[in-house]
Amino acid sequence: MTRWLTTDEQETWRALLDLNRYLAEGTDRQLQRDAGMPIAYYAILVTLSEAPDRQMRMSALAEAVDGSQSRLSHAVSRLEDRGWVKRRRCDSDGRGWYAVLTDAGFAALTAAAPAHVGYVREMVFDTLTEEEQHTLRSAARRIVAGMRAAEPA
Amino acid sequence: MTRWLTTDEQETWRALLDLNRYLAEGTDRQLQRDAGMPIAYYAILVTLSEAPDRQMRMSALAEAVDGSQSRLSHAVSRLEDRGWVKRRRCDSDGRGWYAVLTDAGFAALTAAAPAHVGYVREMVFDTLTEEEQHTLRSAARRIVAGMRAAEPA
DNA sequence: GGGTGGTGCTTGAAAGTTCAAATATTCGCC
DNA sequence: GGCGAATATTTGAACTTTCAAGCACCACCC
Repeated sequence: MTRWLTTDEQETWRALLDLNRYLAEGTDRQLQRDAGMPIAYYAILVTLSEAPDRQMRMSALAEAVDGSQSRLSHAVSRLEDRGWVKRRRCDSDGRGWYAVLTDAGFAALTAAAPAHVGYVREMVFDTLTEEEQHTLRSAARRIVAGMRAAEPA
Repeated sequence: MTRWLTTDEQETWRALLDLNRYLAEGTDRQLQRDAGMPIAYYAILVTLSEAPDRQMRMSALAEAVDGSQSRLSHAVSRLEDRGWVKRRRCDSDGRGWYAVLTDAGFAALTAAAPAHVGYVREMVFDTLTEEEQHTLRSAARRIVAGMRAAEPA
């Protein structure tokens, strides 16, 4: 019944899991060390910094950044504690909230970015040919699209 | 100073982060739903099941499965609570311990595997050409090798 | 205009992870 | 043969994530 993986596929799967793990842990450790924030916070700051007026509805931010409302809500609470983000009520819909990047938050992002980008460049892009990079990208996108279609959460 | 990412590279990086996230969350959710265990536990059971006598030193298991001794120690404690793994002292080195897969643990693994493999096959391998798969694998391995070299923790 | 259901977001508790410090045992050395 | 350094593993506290309620507000409908 079950269509098991071939040895070949198993090795690819293992390589992908390893990539996953190293990427996640390496970038997280780097940011924690150099900027004192986990990568989840960094992603929030980046996303907000690119948004118009540096603000976004909580739900849109959750979608852009990780997909879980609850996780985002907790994270924004802690970013508020640090003074990097503020919440602001939405005028047109009383249920909604905006997360707004503060100047301090923007400054923290500006301080963190160079080391982070340097790390990513060194670890990922310096070791890939351009062709590999593009293959990787299209394969990754196709897999993600399939998973989104399967679980439209 | 900082060698920023090109737009092209930024898009690849975003795609990789998304892949990372969806793969981790999707597989975790699937296993949690179908087998009541997080993927970290599954990886431990798989690794033990492939080891001689279905047992391994804690440190070797940590290296094979995730890299953190402490995380493994906590995880094995919970697997012991479920009766899926047992600890056994190492005769030749009193500091060392073996993690041993129990029959119940093997049974849990056997029950969980088909749905998990089916999910992986459907989400990942059914959408990749053989060439993409191989490109992905070698790129992933090269990146991981570079990261291991940089941080030999 | 007051239920009824749905949407946007938060909260609290449980589970998992991380980091640093603690414990226990071996090894080398004098 | 006993002292100090190194190794294998665990522990506890702090933090993050997840899951399942919960609260607040909108919108529809009679």
